[in-house]
Amino acid sequence: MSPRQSLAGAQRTRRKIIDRTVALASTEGFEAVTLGRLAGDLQMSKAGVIGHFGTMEALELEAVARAIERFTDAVWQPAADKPPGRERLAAICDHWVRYLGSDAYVGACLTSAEHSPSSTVRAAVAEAFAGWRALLAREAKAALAAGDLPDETNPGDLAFELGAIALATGQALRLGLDRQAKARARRLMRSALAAR
Amino acid sequence: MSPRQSLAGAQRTRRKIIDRTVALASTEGFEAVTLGRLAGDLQMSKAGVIGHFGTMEALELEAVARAIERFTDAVWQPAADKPPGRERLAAICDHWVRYLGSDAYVGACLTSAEHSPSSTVRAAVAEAFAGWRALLAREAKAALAAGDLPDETNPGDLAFELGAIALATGQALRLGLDRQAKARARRLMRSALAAR
DNA sequence: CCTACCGATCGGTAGG
DNA sequence: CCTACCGATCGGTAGG
Repeated sequence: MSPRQSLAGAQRTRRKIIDRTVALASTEGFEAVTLGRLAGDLQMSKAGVIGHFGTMEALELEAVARAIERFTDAVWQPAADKPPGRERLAAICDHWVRYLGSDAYVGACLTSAEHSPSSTVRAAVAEAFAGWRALLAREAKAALAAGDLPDETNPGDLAFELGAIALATGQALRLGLDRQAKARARRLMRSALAAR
Repeated sequence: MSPRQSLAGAQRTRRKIIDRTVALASTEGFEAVTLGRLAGDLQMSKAGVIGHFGTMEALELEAVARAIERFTDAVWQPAADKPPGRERLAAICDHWVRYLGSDAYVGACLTSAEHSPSSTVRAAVAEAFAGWRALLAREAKAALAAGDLPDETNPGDLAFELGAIALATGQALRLGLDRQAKARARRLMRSALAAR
């Protein structure tokens, strides 16, 4: 570890810092992410950590972006090749529930960032949730047009409901509220996608 | 304001501190609640504030209890006189959605406490959510026994779903995600209580 | 990437 | 209930 690293080396370090931030924020919330804590975990000086980002707010923003990327990779990507509509929606729900229970789950990172003192961070989180909900609503609309959902289905409501189930499942798993949470999520999502 | 107040005066002060904590935690999260901030807001010394509780953790626990009390007063109490079952469940949902959009709403206080460094605080929050969900499940069971819900209804799933909708609605209102959130919540809760 | 340092603020205590 | 103070830690900077 030389004091002046190569560009590639610096980028590797940078990535390590972001990944550690996401991991910490996911289990303990962003309140637990401090310069001192990161430096200790990564065996670096505080200056070495913050030097890559300038401010903690900038690091937090990068961590939020990384968490969104992880979510997309785990939930959207595996379903993206399916035809739009009900089938893709079902695949999304399937991977979503799996993701919620996996070690890779970093959803708590985003829900904790909701309370960030930085309005920029809060806006990034809000946009992520809104964007994802919009995508779900588009899929619901496509499914509706294809006749795969009952005529009276409200695409926005359906998107809202799927998001609500996922949010509550994440909370239940984090707090240890309900060992059946994942099974409930699967049943409720399936039921939401079925006729009423 | 005498240095040594009467017992009644001290209790009034104590309550003011707790109420201010709940208010702060509801809008900015518990991370934003510090001794210095409370002292400034209440025009007291830090020692005067913390003296009533001993530690910040104890104050946080009282604030969580107070938030639960407020929720119960706003959502359960107005429905408590209804007969158990579907009618009471519907009344609860009605007041619940109203509460989510009201100034009195302190739900964010509880969701922010989920990430508390204190396991005691986290346990108190978990118990509150679990207890409320259990109450809802009991109501659903009563409604089912009375024939007010379809035979295939899973009371636990129904309770989970209602909680999920409320959680997502609170998030949407806080983050300004969806101006229709309250209307969606009403529709989705009503639909959950109807036949499938 | 480090050491050395900064002012500000944290929760909390002593003593009255 | 206050003043006065404590050690620890916060995010961040200077300089190399």
